[in-house]
Amino acid sequence: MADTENTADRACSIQAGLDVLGDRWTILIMRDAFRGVRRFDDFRRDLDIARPVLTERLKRLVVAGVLERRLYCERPPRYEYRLTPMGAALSPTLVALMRWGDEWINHDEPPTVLVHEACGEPLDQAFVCWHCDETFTQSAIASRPGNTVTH
Amino acid sequence: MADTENTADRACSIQAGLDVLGDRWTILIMRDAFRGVRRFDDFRRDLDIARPVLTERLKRLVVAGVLERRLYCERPPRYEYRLTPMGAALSPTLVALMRWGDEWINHDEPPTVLVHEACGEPLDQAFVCWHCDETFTQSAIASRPGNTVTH
DNA sequence: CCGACTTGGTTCTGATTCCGAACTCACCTA
DNA sequence: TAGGTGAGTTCGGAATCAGAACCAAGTCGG
Repeated sequence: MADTENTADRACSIQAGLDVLGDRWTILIMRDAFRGVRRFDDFRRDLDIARPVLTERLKRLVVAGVLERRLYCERPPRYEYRLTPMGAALSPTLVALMRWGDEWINHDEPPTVLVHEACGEPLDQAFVCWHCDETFTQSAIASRPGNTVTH
Repeated sequence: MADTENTADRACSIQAGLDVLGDRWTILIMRDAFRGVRRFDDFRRDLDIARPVLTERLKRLVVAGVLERRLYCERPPRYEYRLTPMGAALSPTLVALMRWGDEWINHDEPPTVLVHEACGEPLDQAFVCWHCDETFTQSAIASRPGNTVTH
């Protein structure tokens, strides 16, 4: 394996991220988790997903470390799936995807609007440079290799 | 269809977004497009994807409106696939995913680092409220239904 | 003018993978 | 003890995938 070094191998955490999130169901499960869904059957009902598929996806998410399987009731044994810090860190990704759908697909009637809790106004998402203390858009992004440095 | 109204139907542009981005290959194709890949064979070589699959994915992306198929050479006829504005708008989503992978999976050696072009320092991504002129994190996000208002 | 090469595909054929229906099992409630 | 619920597992059919071969239009080298 890895006989040809292509861009895909070389330089991408997107690849790595997709190894975890991979398919459609997984992303929808994570979305539900952000909404507060925790129990097997709630996921199942909400997503209308087949049980074996849900079982397998939850297992993978737990192994990957984005969900935690936790016993919340001894007798009968009942488990819930909670976001780990690693899972919670996916928030910007899901928000970005949702906002994109709002803007480009459901433009007329965005089903849910995310707002700044403090004032209730719709929020935006931006790139920030703490060094310059400045927000900016994608046109001001550059990239550089990161694995050849520091140490 | 739509006999039971569950969360999935009710309120999610993530669902809508996934109808376009759907599977792993599609996201990787978009990533390559952001990197400047434009030609069929370059996608194919870079991703090591089977031709029929690439053909089908590119077609879907063009129909969805995120890529544009454009003749760039009359004789012989050659086409390139370019990001449309709708496609370019996916940038925050992919950046967020990549940064997540950098932080939680490739933590030791992030393969590529995105930086602020002006100063070369690594960038961050944040939520912004233009009303309050403030940046904040996910803990200050609330949501409200968006389709029941205005008109 | 002939054959080889390139780009950008399409068609066909197994091999995987996915998914839904049905079953299981432990426990609780009436 | 009959039925219900939460959390799975097993199994067969359907969709999807990858790979190889094929196609076509044009270009290049000799």
